[in-house]
This record gives sequence, structure tokens and C-alpha cells, in this order.
Amino acid sequence: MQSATLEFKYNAHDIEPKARAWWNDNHSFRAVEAPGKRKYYCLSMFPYPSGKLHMGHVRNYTIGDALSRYHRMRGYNVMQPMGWDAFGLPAENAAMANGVPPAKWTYDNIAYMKKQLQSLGFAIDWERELATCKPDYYRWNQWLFLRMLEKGLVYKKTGTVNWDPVDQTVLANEQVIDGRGWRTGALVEKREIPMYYMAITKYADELLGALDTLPGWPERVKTMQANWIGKSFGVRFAFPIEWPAAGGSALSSPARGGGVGGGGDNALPDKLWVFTTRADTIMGVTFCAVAAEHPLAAHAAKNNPKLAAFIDECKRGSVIEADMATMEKKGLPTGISVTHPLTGEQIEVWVGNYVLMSYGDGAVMGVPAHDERDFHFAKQYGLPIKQVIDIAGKPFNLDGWQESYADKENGVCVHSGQYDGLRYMEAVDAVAAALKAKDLGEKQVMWRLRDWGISRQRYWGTPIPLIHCGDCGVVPVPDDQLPVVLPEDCVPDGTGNPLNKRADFLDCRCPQCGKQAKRETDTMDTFVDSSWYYTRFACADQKNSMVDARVKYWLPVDQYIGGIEHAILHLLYSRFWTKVMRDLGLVTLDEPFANLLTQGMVLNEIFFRKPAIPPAGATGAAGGGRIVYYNPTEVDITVDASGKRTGVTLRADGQPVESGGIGTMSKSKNNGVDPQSLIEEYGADTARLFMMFASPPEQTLDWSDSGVEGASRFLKRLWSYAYDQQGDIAQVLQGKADGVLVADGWKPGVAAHADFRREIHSVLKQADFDFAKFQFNTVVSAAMKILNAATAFAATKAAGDTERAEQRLLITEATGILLRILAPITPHITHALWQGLGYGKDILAAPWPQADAAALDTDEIELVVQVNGKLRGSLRVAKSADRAEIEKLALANAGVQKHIAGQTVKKVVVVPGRLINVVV
RNA sequence: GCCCGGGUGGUGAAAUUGGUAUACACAUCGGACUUAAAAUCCGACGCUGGGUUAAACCGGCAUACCGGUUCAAGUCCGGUCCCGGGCACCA
Repeated sequence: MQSATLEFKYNAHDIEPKARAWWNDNHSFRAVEAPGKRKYYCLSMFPYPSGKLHMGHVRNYTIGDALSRYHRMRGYNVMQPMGWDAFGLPAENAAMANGVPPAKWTYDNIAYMKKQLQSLGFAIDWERELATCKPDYYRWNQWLFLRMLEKGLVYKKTGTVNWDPVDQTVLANEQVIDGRGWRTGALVEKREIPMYYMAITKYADELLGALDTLPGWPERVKTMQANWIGKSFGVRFAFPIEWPAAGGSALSSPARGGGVGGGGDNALPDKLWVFTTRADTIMGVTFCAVAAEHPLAAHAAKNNPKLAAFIDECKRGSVIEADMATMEKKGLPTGISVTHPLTGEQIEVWVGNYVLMSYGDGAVMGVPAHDERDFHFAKQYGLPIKQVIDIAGKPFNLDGWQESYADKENGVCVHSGQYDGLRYMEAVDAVAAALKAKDLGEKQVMWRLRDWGISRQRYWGTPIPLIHCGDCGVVPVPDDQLPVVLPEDCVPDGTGNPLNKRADFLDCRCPQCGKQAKRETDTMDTFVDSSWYYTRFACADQKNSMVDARVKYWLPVDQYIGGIEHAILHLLYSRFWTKVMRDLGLVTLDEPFANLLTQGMVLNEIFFRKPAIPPAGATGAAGGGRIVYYNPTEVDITVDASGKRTGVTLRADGQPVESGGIGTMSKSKNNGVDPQSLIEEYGADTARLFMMFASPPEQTLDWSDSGVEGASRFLKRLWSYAYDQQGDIAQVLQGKADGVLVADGWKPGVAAHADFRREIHSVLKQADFDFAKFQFNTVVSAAMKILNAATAFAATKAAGDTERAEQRLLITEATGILLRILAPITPHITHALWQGLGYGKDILAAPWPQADAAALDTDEIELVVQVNGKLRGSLRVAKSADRAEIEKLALANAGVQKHIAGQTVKKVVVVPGRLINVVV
């Protein structure tokens, strides 16, 4: 290679566009199916086009790009695609704020963000780009929805939503702030509406079991998913109910009762079903509790205004589980009694706000002695507490709850009649058998996972392909009428779904009878869009089917990269869809993502002002309003003389704002930092280098501006080092083939040169190890070490021509290693230097550097000597030295002698190649 | 509340998975170059005690906190506190 002369100074804004133009001209990142060649499908979670890239995106895509380029240099056929998760709520919010249709807002954002991604030099195959808001994508959501409907995997039932009584609209959980609607300030109500559900619970067992087939997933993610699916083994059983004879009592009329759990429509239930994982404590039941939505509660409330009011109170408020779980535990008796299935005792039934209707049968047995929630509930309402489990060595008293009361591993049944002395499993088996004998229950597996409600009463999403006909009922849209196209010119105003006002969308003919009919206006949860996009990237141009044969070559995704916040929902839904597609014969794989890297979130401080909350009970917008968040760049922080913060004010008006702690950078909290200014000032390589150096990928990253300068300085030093060495390097590379510099096993003739080569290769070995672990921050630090060492080495004077030639050779080797280690992280500068110094025309095509074992070999090793675990000295010994010899040398060591003087040596621990510990 | 992570200098972090704690950087301070500044280069830099004009040097204590296992703990075990993520309609 003939080298061109390098510019004197590093100029990112000159070399970066040139590098990108070169990749573009050479179609460097076009992924082509090549059967037989090792493929590497590297996928970063596609972004929501919120307006502009944020730091989390830069972090995510830099990690993905580094992995793509690294694998490419290691010889893989790499595909790295990109697309847009383009449906969603923020587009509707923007529409309300600016009057722009969500479609236009979204497409504008995509155009801008695409430019930003391109300016960062990511090795993306843009020919595979897709956006989920386009009909040629979402038609396949609709098509698969219909297939699932046919297979019984989609069904209709009611679900609970947040209802804003002022705007008359359904609110997303994030639009509920402190129990009030974010725009109106009105107290949110719960409302039951019909929805469509996907039967993910039919796959619960497989979704749980298959976690064991995913060695490339982080343990923490698998644990979270396993807990979310929540398989528990227990007993489902019934408390028989003996209703008083018809006549006088408040609960007298069976005819007025509602149906319960599979009973007849108008008959009063004759049993209260519950599920428990602690059947061994059944003899300790002192009450039962049902959810406010439980039919028994509704029945009891009919003639009990106080209870009716309490149930109403429970039904108000948010549907968010975290809110439910932190509420004060409250309850009221129903006046209904049930019969204990084993003892025949009468047990009072209560309504408890801590009982979830969505888990099990919406009712629990109350065993206050051995369940913490039951304990507090019983204490509060003066219900009896009966100990039935004894934990050896742990006293039991009723003063306060103790962890040990719930210990099932070490407990033995007491005060439990025939079950006394049995351990947990024995007791569960015996109780289950006794219940079964009475036909009142049996062992059962229970799941925490619930079916996936996909209906959204929103405009900007995939239309659900159903038609409501007065005669035929709900009719699926025939395949040949897909896609049901969403009109793109609606502007939502916050009062319900605008599709309901669009006759051109709404009115249609019934596919079955041809009469006038109405389209369904609910759209799909946007998680549907993101549940299969990774398969579509393999065949984004396919017009006639959802997927095609190319999926077989590219899938599964070899490396998936995305935020830890997606550890459960998105990843679980995607796994579910893959299995559904497999069972429909569309794909052959069981799991979509072979390896998963969950990057930590980029955090920043949150600043806000909170308007006055209206008095309790107020429902109007007056005095209410939403919290206003201010970007960290808009506030000034004042500090006192010692550097401690004294206050935060908004620059615009000088008035104080509150700090909400640190949190993930998000649009809703307005604490994002725009990476654009970083790119514009320093260039893409500096931005990438800084993000990768700041912390390891899986850890959270608290944003701070400092450190960017350091990254930039390193690239400048790299450039000027290369500039200084270009003559020497050119001399060595004259006439050499790409990349091959020094044969393995070659030993320099000068000791100092051997030391230098050993250092370079040992750092290389470390960097390679770190690359394999995806620990890019230490890869960067390895590159810094190589540059530091090489700069110092290049400054040393050689003793003669032979030494000088050897020095040139070593510098050329070290520089080649340095550029290749850095290439995946800072691709532009390394591309420019690789070409400019004459190593070759494309660093991406260069072989990955290998640490040379011969360079690492030494005759002597250094051992550390400790006395009682404290460092007291070190010694150099021949590599071949045996244990006895090392021990002798260690004991003779001056530092050791000083600390063992006058004491007896009890033991000497020798860790080969590392240290010696003398114990006195 | 429940589930999952994290906590190491002034700051971001490293520690080859139980074996020399603080690599590599940032910030700061000092020096060189310069009429000056910026840039660049060189050096110092956990806390604390002894020591000396200053050094060299010699100790002790430090990985959120308390306790345990071990010859040896940032790393393993038990408990506590704080921070972050998720909790099913944000994506």
C-alpha cells in the first residue's frame, strides 16, 4: 500500500463524512444472505421516534455497532438493521399540544432521527428499514391477530381501565398522577370495558421452562421473567356456603343473588373458592377475604349500604398494582359465613382491599398466624389468630409479625389435629387428599401471569380488524380486505378516540351479510408491533407474506441489545409471539433472541414544578393541572462556599424549581440531554468513545458532561502520534500485504524491546478478553495504555541501525493492533488512519489481532509476600522455582523477617504464580 | 408493598471472578513552553499518624453500614440503610 500524507491535526468534521461516504460507496453494510457463512444478526431495540435521539439511544446503538463491527472483523456475515417503533401515545400528546396529526409528527421525527443515526456512523443496512405505522407492516399484525382469533388465542372479555370522568376518556397508567387525570386533575375512576386478550397464559409453562434454554441471557432477566410468570404449586379448594332459609334475613333471597364462579346465572353460589400455596396452614384459618369486585361482595352489599360504599371506594382510584399494594389495608365484614371444609367451623367472610381479583379466584383464606398480610389485617380488625405451625427454636407470640412465622421449610404442624407433626409437603399432600375425598378441592398449579389485553381506546395504533354487524355480531375482516388502513390525518383532542368521529373509517359493509356495519375503533397495544419486528427485518421487502425463507437464514437474533427496562414485558411478549408464529408454521425457531445484553439506563436529575392540587373531591379542572418538568439545561444550581447545593432555579424566571431525584432520561420527565450538540462539537467518534468509556454497558450511567474532553483529547493524541510515526510505519509497510506484520513467535533482539512487545501483547490479550465480555470501558482503557506505551517507546533512542529497524517494526505492529482494537468503537478515525498510514484500504476487512504467546513468555515472575494477609514485600523467582524454594525465599525476605520476628510460623500458603502468605 | 439490580478516592470507574484495592481517565494543584492566554507536554493526587529543612522512608485505617466464614473478602454468607429499574395502558 502506498500511504497518503496525514493532515497535521485531527479534524473529525473532515474525516468522518469521508469515512461514511467510503462505506456508502462500497455498500459496506449491506447484508446479503450467504448460506454456509457464519452469520451474526445484531439487533438493537428499535427506537420510538420521539423527536430526537437521546443519550440512551446513543449508548444502545454504539454498543450494538461495536458488536457488529467486532464480529465482522472476526469473519462473520453481519446484519445490523434499524427501524421505527412508530405507533404510540406521545404522537397523540404532541398532536394535542401542536395540532399536528400524529402521522406527520412521526414521519418528521423519523426523518430527523435517521439523519442523526447516520451521522453517528452506525454500520446499519438501511435497505431493511421499516416503520410499524406503515400499512405494509401493520397489516401483518392484523393478519396474525385473525389467525390467533381462529385458533382461540384471541378472545373477548371485560377489563379494567382508568377513566377520566371530565375528558370522558380512558387514561394510560402514566397519565394518572396521584390518582388524578393528568390534564383535568379529576379523580380517576375504574371502568370495566370489553377488550380483546391474547392467551399468553396458554404458553406460560413453555415460556417458563424455555428460560433454561437461554444461556446467553443475563440471569437477572431470566429470574425476573420467571417471577413474573410466577408458577406456584398449591391447592384450590372451596368453603361450602350454607345460606339461611328464605325469609327474614338480609341475605335471604337466593333469587336476588348474582352468579359466582361458574354457578348458574341467578343462583346464589354454594361455595367460596380460594387458592393457597400454604394448605399446610388450613387448620389456622380464622377468616376469609374476597376482593371488592368479587360477586359475593356484590351480593352482600345489596342490603348493606356501608359495605356498598366501601366497595365503591375500593373501585375508585387507579388500577396500578404498585398503588394497590401500598394502600392502607382496609376491610369490612360481609355478614356471610362459610363452612371450613375440614373442621366444619363457621368462618366469617370479609371484603379486603388487599385481595386481587386478577389472581386466582379473587378470594383468599385468612391465616393470620402464618401470612404477613393476613396478620396485619387480623390485628387491625381484632380477628382471632391461631398458630398451627411451629418453627423449632423460634418463639411465637402475637405482639408483632416475625419473618419466621411464614417459614415453610422448617415448620411442623401443631394444633392441627391429625396433621400434627407433619412437615410442609407432607401436610399439603394430606390436606389436599382430605379435600379431594370431600370433593372440595385438589392440588393445582397457579400462574401469576395474566392474559395480555391488547385493546387500546386510542387512535395512533394498528386498527383491530373486526367489524360489528347488527345481525352477525363481531365479524373478522377477510384476509383479502387487509390491511384495515388507519387514516393519517386525524388530530386527537384528548376526549376519546377520534376514529369514532370518522364516518369514512367507521362505516363499512358486513363481510358476511353485506349490510351496513361499523368498524371496531380500538387499536392494538404497541407491544404487538414490537413483538415480531425482528423477523420482518430478514424480509422487509416481502409484499405477499408476513415472513419468508430468509428468516430461516438470519434468525434467531444472535445478539439483542436494549434497555433493562424491557426485561419483562417486551421480551416476554416477543418470546410469546415467536412461539405462536412457530405453531402457525411461519417460523421454525422456539426462541427469538439467542443472546441478550441489557444495557443500564442513562439517568439524569429531574426538575419540576407542581401546581396546587385541588381539594379532595373536586373533579373539575380548576386549580388542577399537570406537573411541569424542566430540562436540566434550563435550570441553574446555586451552591454555597463549601460546594454544597443551596437551591435550584429556573433560568427563565429565576424562581425555584424542585428536584425529583435522578431518574431515567425520558421525554415525560424532560430530563434528557441532546447528544446532537456533542456530535456537532466533537464528532461522532468522541461521542461514541465517551459513552463506551464512561461505564460498563450493563450498569446505569449517571449523566455528566465532564469526561467528554478527555475522550476528545485521546483521539487528538492518537492522531498526532500517528502523524509522527507515519514515516517509520510507511517504511515497514512498503510492499507488505494487508494486516500481516510480524510472524508469531518472533522475539526482539533487545531486552527493552521484548518488554515493550510483552506489554503490548498482554494489553491486547486483556482487551480481547474484555471484548468477549462486552466490557468496552476497559477495552478503551487498554487502547489508552497501548497509546501511552507506544508514545513512550517511540521517544526512546535506538542504539544503532539494527535496533532502529526493530523499533520501527514494533511501532508498526503496536499501532496496527491499537487501530484494530479501537475500530469497533471509533470507526471513523481508525478507518482514516488505517488507510492513511498504509495498512490497507479497509480496516473492517483486516484480521482481528491475536496476542502472541511467545511475546508474553517470561523467565522470571514476581510474587507478592504477605504476613497474615498483609502485604510485606515481593520477590522475583525463576518461573521453574518449586514450592520449597519459594517458601525459603519468602521467609528470608527482609519485609517478612521484620514482621515475623519473635513469632512462630504456623503455616505458609503458596498460590502458584501469585503470592505467598505467611501465617504467624 | 412485591420482584430484579447497584453502592469502591473530589468524579466516572478498574480489580483476569476468593489472592498486591484504587488500573485507565476526569477534575484539581504544581511545573515546562508562551509577551500572555488557549492548546500541548511533564509531574503530584484515598484518608491519617510518625519521620525529615524537604525528600527517601516506616506505620495504621479505608470498597454504604453491622456481623460471620477463610491463611486471605470489594468479591462468599446473614442482617440493615440508601439509590435505580419493573409492577401488566409510557416505550
